[in-house]
Amino acid sequence: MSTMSASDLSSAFGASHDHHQCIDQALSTAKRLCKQHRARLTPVRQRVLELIWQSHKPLGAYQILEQLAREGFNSAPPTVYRALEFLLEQGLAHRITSLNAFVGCCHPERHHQGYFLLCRACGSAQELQLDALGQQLQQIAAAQHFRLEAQIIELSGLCPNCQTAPEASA
Amino acid sequence: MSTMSASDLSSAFGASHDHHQCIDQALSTAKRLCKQHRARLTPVRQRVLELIWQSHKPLGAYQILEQLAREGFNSAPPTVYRALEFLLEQGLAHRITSLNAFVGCCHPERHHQGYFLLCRACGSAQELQLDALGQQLQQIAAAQHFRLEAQIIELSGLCPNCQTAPEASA
DNA sequence: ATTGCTTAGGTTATAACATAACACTGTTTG
DNA sequence: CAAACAGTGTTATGTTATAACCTAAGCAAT
Repeated sequence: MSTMSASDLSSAFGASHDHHQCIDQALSTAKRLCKQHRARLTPVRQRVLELIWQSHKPLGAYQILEQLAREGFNSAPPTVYRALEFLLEQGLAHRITSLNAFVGCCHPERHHQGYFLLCRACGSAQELQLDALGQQLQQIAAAQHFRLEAQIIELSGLCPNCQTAPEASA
Repeated sequence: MSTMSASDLSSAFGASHDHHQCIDQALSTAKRLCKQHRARLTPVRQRVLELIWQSHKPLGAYQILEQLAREGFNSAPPTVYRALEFLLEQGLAHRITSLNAFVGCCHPERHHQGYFLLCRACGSAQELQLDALGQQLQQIAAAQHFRLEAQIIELSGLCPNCQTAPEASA
């Protein structure tokens, strides 16, 4: 166990951080990666990426849709789901299965599975960097002769803020 | 890592096992536990439990519903969802979030989180006993001052059978 | 047995999440 | 330019889950 550590530096739960910086950085990284991969970060796709980066709270497809509609984008469900599919493929976003929601990926450079702490009170998600865990799970699967392709690790409970101040809406 | 092992004896993927025995045992354990806990294993609830034990493949709520309908049970969605909720509360079933489906719990005596290997080809689910993993995750959460309440661990890929014979329907 | 409480189930409607299918447009490339 | 393809628009529908309100069944105390 001592081989593992949760080394995410910018905790979503800790002291509040400059979130605009989060978004800006995510966006410029996204642009760079898309250029590299000859993928087109079109207006809708970029806007959806911005929206899921507005906070560290995973956003449902229909919430995104609503916002797009307000902004005059076309907005039928396929629009959003297509954009999300693109972002997932490019590794720019993660899907949070247990919430049917989507969140920006903190480390899109590295291809990886997303591991999350999810606060049930304030709804925020913190992505964890747990490389050793991924390898452990690979080994567990291998021991069963199972070819592991994807991992869903979602840990839910109460974040530090919400243990004392329930339902905070940071 | 050597502290962990996947010790489930009756692999869902290994040599085929006597599945009737699975069901029978699950059912009698369920009856015993419900009696202990003064919970009522009513006909619908029991039947739903039997259905999700029919195979090691997680079953969707509407698949269950369909089967109940065929058998003359009342069957509107709430019927099934209530029964499933009961079974989950009693620890007799697990929900597989990534499949929106439900499966019988192999070890209802012990209160625990379900950890699963899910084959994307044949749809079967194997529950893993990974006590050490649960503790690790607790520690990871604790390091972030996060109060962990629930864990979703779903590992998907190809089971041993389906690596050679895709789409088997055991 | 009668009352009253509590749990379970019936019923209708609808909310929430996701995709199929097909048409149209714009971009790229030979 | 034409062909091929990627992206988007649009309509409709499929799939999963719950709200709300009502009825019935079990059960405990008198």
